[in-house]
Amino acid sequence: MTKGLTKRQAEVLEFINRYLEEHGYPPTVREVAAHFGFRSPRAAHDHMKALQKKGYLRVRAGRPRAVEVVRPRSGIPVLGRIAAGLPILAVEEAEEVLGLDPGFFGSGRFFALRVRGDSMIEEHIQDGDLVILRAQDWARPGEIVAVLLEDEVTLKRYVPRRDVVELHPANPRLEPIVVTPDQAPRILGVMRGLVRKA
Amino acid sequence: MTKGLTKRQAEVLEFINRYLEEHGYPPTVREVAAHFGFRSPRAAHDHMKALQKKGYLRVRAGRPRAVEVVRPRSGIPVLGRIAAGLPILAVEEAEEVLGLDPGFFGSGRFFALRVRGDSMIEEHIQDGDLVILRAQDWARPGEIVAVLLEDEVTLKRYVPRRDVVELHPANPRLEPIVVTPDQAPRILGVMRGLVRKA
DNA sequence: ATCTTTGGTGTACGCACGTATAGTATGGGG
DNA sequence: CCCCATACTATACGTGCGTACACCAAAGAT
Repeated sequence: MTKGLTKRQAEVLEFINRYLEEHGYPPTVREVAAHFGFRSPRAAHDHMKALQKKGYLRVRAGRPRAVEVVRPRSGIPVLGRIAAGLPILAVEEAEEVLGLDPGFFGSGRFFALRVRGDSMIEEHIQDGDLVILRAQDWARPGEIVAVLLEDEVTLKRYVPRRDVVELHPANPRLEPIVVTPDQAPRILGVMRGLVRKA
Repeated sequence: MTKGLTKRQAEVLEFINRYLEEHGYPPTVREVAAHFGFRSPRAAHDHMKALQKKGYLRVRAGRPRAVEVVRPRSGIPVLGRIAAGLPILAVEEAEEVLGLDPGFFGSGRFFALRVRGDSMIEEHIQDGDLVILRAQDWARPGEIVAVLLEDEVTLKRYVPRRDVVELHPANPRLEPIVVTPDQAPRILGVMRGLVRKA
């Protein structure tokens, strides 16, 4: 919940972000108040002041509609460290954010994963590439998925068989991983795109 | 020059865009006036009205700082049709714009090129990929460049030899193109990244 | 020769907007 | 227990801001 914010504050921040994306400019204090049904602009103003004090907004005093959202306008979070067995998928908490218009790869929540090694080289995914994935816990046969294997996130092709689930690397020198459905690793998302730098 | 706009109007539009990127919210009429040294807000207001009439801005009447830039906030133009021997590299004129934060791939002007065929498959660039290029008319040896060959844009590795320039595909089934420096095709840009969808 | 477009100056109106003052209610921590 | 943070209502002040009115000047186009 964007850490350190109250529920209301998070809601206000989210509204400002949505408004910004929709209109191209931020809302006024009174527009925020109107959206939440506040009968006094003071209520909205207080929340925005709190958000500023906590570092989420920068407001130019006295100037109408002069609200800058400091943290992410939007973007795709790059999968960072894995805390308590689960990786961080929220944009707000991500260490690195890919400045790419979400929605470009379709609808849904997305995250990115930096590829290490050449286990997917036959799919033309090379070391250092950022793979874009839609966050979901299921996959269709043949799709490339990010799965959680022993506290590590890896990219594999998802191949369900009659009794087992196979996870295929795209590299002739590597063997598929075979698991029974009950011990199947958790699917974090399916591949929807790729970004390569340099 | 963003087509159909006077020089001043283009300057105003560009300023608004820059201001927006810098602050996260649009400038007021008076801020525009101040930037250009206008002694009356009227001058700036007129230009913004003209820009609105021509479809480049959407302004909410009476509301301070409520200016929406209709055309590209920013982005990377996807190389479209080739007019009069030269492709369109301007964001403003591009048919398709990649909603990707420029600056992600470094500094400079960028454009994108949709790859057809698998002539660069050994570089793990496959059919349908969008290659991101920095616009420049020179290249270092070994860099992947977009060149203009007979009214068509193609991607090749740039290999200058003693007396000739070689353009290598990354596919063993295809032969390099060899040209003398004087008849060398025009370089449009060098590869800096790649975006793959689905 | 006149009209339109472009690019300005100067002044002024009126209201939308940020913000201040004052007050109510709730809930958690020392 | 009191105190502070949270979350509001109600009213009001001052002004930044969009915009209108009036006017000037140069450059094309008709």
